Formats: sequence, C-alpha cells, structure tokens
Amino acid sequence: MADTPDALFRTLADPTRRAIFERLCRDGEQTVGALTGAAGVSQPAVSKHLGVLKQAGLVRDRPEGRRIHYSARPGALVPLIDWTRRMEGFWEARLDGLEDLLKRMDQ
Amino acid sequence: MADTPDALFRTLADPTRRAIFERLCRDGEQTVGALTGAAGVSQPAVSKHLGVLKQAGLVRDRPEGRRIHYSARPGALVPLIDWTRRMEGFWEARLDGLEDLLKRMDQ
DNA sequence: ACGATCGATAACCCTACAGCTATAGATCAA
DNA sequence: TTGATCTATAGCTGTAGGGTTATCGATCGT
Repeated sequence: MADTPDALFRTLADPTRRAIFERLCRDGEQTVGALTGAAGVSQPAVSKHLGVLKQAGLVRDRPEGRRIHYSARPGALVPLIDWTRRMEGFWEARLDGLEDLLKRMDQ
Repeated sequence: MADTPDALFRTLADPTRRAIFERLCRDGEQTVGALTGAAGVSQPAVSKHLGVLKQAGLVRDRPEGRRIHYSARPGALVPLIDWTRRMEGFWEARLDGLEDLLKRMDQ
C-alpha cells in the first residue's frame, strides 16, 4: 500500500553502498571491519553507508562486544519488487488494447 | 546477463525522474509538453530527465513533427528484477544451508 | 514568409552527499 | 590498569547533479 520505494532507490543508487549490501546478502553477517576490508573505502565511510542502509531498513546490526555484526534484512526489498510489478502491470494493462499491441509490433 | 542495475538505480533514484517514468508507464506515450505540465519543474529540467531516462534505456522517443512523444520501454526493468531475485536467492540459499546444517546436527 | 510553438542545449548556481582525517567512546587482552 | 582494537561521530572538502533562465533550431499555422 504505502510502498514508498524512494528510500530504497536512493540508498541503493550508490555503488559502494550497494556492494556492501550485496556482500551481506551473499555472505551473511559481517563485522564492520570485514566489510571495510572489501569495500575499498575507509572505515568511517563504511560506517556511514551502514547507517544509511540501516535507516532504509535494508540491514540490521547485532552488537557483540566491541564488534558489531551487520546482516541484510530479508523482505526489505519487497517495496522495490512491488514497484517493478506495478510498472509492469501498467504496461500489460495498456497492452490489452489492440491499438497498443499494433503500436508495439510496429517498432 | 544484463548485470548492470547501476544505471537503473541511479536513474530511478531521483523522485522527479521516477515520477516521469511512472507516468509514462501508467498513461502511455506523452509529449514533453504534457510531461512538463505534470512534473512540477521547468521544461528544460524535464528534457534533461528524459535524456537520462533514455540513456538508461528506460524510455524511447518518437519524433512527430516538432513534438516528440516519449514512452516507457518494457523490459527495461528486467536487470532490476534480476538483481532483486539474485539478492533473494542469496538469502534463501543461506537459509537452506542453515536448515541443512541443523538437520545434520539433529541426527 | 513570418510569427508562434515545441523541445534541446548552454551556462550558471546551489545543495546534497560521498569521501577523507582526526578523534571520541567502548570493549578486550595483557 | 593500560594499551590496543573496534566502531561511530565530528568536521571538512570536492564534486556530481538537479534546478533555473536564456536561447537556438526546427516545425507548424496563417
């Protein structure tokens, strides 16, 4: 309903940030240090990216002593999936008309 | 294959630009003037957004006299859908791995 | 032919933000 | 306790990019 993919798009638009998220999806829980080692940017930069990802609901953190484990949140991408589906739905709805169908074949 | 959601994310991150694309998906082909009327920004701004959308393969243009009709390109969102699927796949794969691990520990 | 309209481009401004270094706060190891 | 390690925050800088107005080229109506 109140699917606002805005934050998701904006958050995932940055390549470094998206790479961090992808890594968390692929390899599961990671500490900030581990993520920093693979990110190619400084540790403060990684921390800031993680803050943005957390704010967008894409990751969550699990503090354990002085280390903090971050992990991707399943279901966080649902608004994005819904949005793409909606766009495709619009397209297919218009495709039902013969006129649009012919127009599509014309290209 | 179409493994570059980067341009899509960056292009769709801007709310104004995404609104233009959504309108094209919803209502089909539109002239720049029509889009400008609903965009809330100046005509040059709309033209620039359309240029970015076109560059990303999200829209195409059909010149007709001095007017240019823009329309959303179906299938342009496929890399985005693939990416989300891949992320979900990673998640589920790790879930399966966990289940297998627990199953093995159980016996 | 001529003025009007449509869209793209140019040139500029200004804000957002990703990056950095330095440092604070917290926890661990000795 | 003390020094080392881990992460977050503060403060700063540079740049990408979205907004504007002005204008140009192209096309249409008269």
